[in-house]
Amino acid sequence: MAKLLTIGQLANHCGVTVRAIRHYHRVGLLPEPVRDHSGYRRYGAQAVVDLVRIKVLADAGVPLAQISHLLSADPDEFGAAVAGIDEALQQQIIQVEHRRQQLLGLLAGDQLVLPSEVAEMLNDLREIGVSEQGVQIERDGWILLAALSPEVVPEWTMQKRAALDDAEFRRIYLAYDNARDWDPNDPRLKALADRTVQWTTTRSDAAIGARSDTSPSDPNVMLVAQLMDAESAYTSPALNRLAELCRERLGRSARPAS
Amino acid sequence: MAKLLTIGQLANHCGVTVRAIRHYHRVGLLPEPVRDHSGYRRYGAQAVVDLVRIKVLADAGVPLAQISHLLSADPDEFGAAVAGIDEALQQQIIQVEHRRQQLLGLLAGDQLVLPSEVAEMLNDLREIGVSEQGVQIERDGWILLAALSPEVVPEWTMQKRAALDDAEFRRIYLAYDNARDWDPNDPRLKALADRTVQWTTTRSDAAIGARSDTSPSDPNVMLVAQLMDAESAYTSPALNRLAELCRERLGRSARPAS
DNA sequence: CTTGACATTGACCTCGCGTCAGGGTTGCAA
DNA sequence: TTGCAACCCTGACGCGAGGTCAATGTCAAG
Repeated sequence: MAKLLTIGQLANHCGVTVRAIRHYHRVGLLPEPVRDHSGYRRYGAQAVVDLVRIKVLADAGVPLAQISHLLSADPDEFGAAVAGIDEALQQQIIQVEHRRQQLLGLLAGDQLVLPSEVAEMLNDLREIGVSEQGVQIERDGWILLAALSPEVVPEWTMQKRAALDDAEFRRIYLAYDNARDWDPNDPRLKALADRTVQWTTTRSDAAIGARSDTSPSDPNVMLVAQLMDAESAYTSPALNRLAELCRERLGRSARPAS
Repeated sequence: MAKLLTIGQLANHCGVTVRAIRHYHRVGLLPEPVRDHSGYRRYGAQAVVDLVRIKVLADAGVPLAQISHLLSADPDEFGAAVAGIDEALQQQIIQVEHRRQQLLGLLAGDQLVLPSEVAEMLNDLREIGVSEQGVQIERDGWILLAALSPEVVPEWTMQKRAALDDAEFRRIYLAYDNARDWDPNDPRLKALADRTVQWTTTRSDAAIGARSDTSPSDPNVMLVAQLMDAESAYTSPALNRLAELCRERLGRSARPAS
């Protein structure tokens, strides 16, 4: 007897589901086979061959519509297509490796969400003794900056790290960090504003004297300092007041916050 | 100014689409941010952090429903989950490599659709001089056999290859291959039936004398011969007639085809 | 003051099947 | 003989993760 396969036997043998085979029939990917006297589909050897090809291609990620096109292609065309698919699989492997890296990066703090040089700078801040809240505020500022103007980040980071090499700047920075929780009328704010302005002007002169190649480097010293309180100014009345005091002392050489 | 991001800026910076972000809002994966005066969504730094985490996990294949669960998990739980996801990715790589093998197998004939020993046997047939049509018919028979009773394939293949070591069997087999196109009344069919029956009986005796450990080995010699024309009998009147003649000569020791 | 890029909501489309409903068929054991 | 479990049939709806289209509102710049 010409023993033919039922849909279940075919599915089982080829490692697909019955439902998948019927789906392939509906979309015209696999031809409908003969039916037996009670309407059951009966499959011959060619169906096994076809289905194996379909399954391998589908597992490789080829869309069904494209598979039906491939099955009716001549061997040369088919070989070329297979080569292309194989290349796509190789690239997929590379992608997955990359995703593994990213995934493991999730376990390691802010690296993923910030350029590495900024992450390093934040670590410098922590080592200097900046409060965790202060570091967080800096981080948020840099995240937004990186989203809005990624091109300025490397330059600004360099400037900031250069400033942090200066002991006086570090002291001022830590003072700002502490000042966040002060009363806006605290008398120490005036002294801190004086110190800030003094450091800024001497630093600005030094920068101009040192090199004139990077033309906007001297206002950047200011901007770097401002970045520090750009965000926190909205959550800290004391730092808000402090910024105002600095602006008074600098006249309109620093433009007002809009 | 507390510069916040529009949905497009956020999407761009994080490498996702605007539509995806809105989708995450709908399914509660990412909290809806504040709106500006004209109803636009405005995102802060935390949204960037959240979205990056979502994207990395989603790219790693984690379902969104599970991601929302993960984002509110404690670090230990999160670390364990990440380890699990990473393992899944590693297995995915192995799978893809396997699929590459299968894919390349498509270019190399029947290996994928048949156990290797059967494929080798088919190559033996080609070398002996069997017509391409004859090989195809054999192949189709073995495909169906492998689908219906895979467990008998290794044994039957061994039997067949053993028979093919016999010069007389090879001659008979080639004669069958030629006879496929004969007229069913061709007088040569009788002679061929005689030869078949004679070979079968002597071979059967020899097999019984040689070893009695594999109990059903002597009827199998018959079955192996029958397999050869099991399929072709339906497409070749001459082979059909030939099978009938063999049955006459063997009496009812071979059961009738139902 | 218009133009083009961007934002809003909402409804339907895609792919590759899974799942359920509501039946008919087959084969084997009690 | 009669279960009854295990198949098979068609047809319709569901899902995940967004994409696409429509109709409308808003922003920035020449």
